[in-house]
Amino acid sequence: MSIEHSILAVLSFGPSSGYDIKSEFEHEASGLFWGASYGSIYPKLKKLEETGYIFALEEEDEGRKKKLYELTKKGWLELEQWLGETPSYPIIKDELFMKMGSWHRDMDLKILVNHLLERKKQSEHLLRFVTEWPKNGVSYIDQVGMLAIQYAKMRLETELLWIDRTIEMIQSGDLPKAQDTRGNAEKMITRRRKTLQE
Amino acid sequence: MSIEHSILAVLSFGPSSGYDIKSEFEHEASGLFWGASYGSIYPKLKKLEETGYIFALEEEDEGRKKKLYELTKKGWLELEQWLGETPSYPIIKDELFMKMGSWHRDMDLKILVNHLLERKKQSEHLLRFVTEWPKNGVSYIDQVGMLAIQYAKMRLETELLWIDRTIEMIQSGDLPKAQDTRGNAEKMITRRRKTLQE
DNA sequence: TTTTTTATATATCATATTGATATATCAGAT
DNA sequence: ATCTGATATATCAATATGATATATAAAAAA
Repeated sequence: MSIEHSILAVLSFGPSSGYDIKSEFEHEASGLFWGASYGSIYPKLKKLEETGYIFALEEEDEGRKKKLYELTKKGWLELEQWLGETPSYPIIKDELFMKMGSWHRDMDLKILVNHLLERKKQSEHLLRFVTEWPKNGVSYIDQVGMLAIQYAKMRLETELLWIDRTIEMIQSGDLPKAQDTRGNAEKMITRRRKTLQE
Repeated sequence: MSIEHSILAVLSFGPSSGYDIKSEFEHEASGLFWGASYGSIYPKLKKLEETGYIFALEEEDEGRKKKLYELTKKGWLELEQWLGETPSYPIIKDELFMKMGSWHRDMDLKILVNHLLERKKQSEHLLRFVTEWPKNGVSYIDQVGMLAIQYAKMRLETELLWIDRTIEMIQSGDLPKAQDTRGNAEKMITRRRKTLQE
């Protein structure tokens, strides 16, 4: 029931439509921590309305017509209930590290450096965004939310530091030792060569 | 086609069964970056075999019977092809930060401190695991993989540092200023109080 | 001014994925 | 001898994604 709760969380800041919620999740800073697709947002909104956690505002027909939802008392209580539960440990899907984990000895390191430079560009952009937060039209974020932003900054700065160091290490040929408790390195290289020559 | 590739990546280190692959993904260190369920692993193995990326070894009937798969030449080429493609930017689902983002002014900060302490415990455990890597029966990880491990360490150290600082800030009442470009704080508090008193 | 493009807005659906559960076997403990 | 827990595969309902369809308002271009 986590997408539901993140929808309640967005609505706690003020009336929003399904589209608004999606934008909020795509908002690069929120995207650092969360996300959901239209295909889940709209059905969930209906479900949350049926259960009485939220209600739709009468649409004032000024400009574009959209359906704004707001939290009910029940919705607020549910949100606060959820906030009190111990958060589950984060789930991360990171292709860069997955790829690095299966980078074999004689594969081209220039390609890896390109991946790292690309990642650097993206993370720098995100860091700039997070740092210049108030300029980005975000109307309101409370003190505790700011603590989360501080973490996002630190994390990105650490990542950028690691990228620079790593590129240097690769280019100077100063790589860390492989962990090879059972002398598998040689076996693996020959196995791979053999397969590729078949 | 990303789960498929991460399966190929695991197989590149040696013959594995579906169960082995799942264990590898659950292996706390791999779990830092990736994961997949049995419900996707076994069907994908079948599919990969049909397509000719992997093949099943004749099961030697010593001890427990399991089906070990290995990469074909086509599988190796596909893996290397994938490794060369620019990795997509990481997707993170982090309930702690989602919750912090919707922590409202008058909610109990002691609960938040508990969340942070719980997170600290888990991240310390993971850091210990990553640091003591070679002791954990991992047979082989190559140089580039070690660079990824170094990043995992730095990230966790940064997180722990942030947690300590953050708890201190909360307990000393020294919280950062809210971002409130349109004076929404007051409006939000009264709106919430009103709803909860209905 | 008219046309085109882009952003807003909701909805749907095939496909992918999870999480849970079922089933069975083997190794080690009681 | 029996029980428990780890190994191993498989399946499936429920959930979620990603893509696409549709429509309108606003902005830009012609």
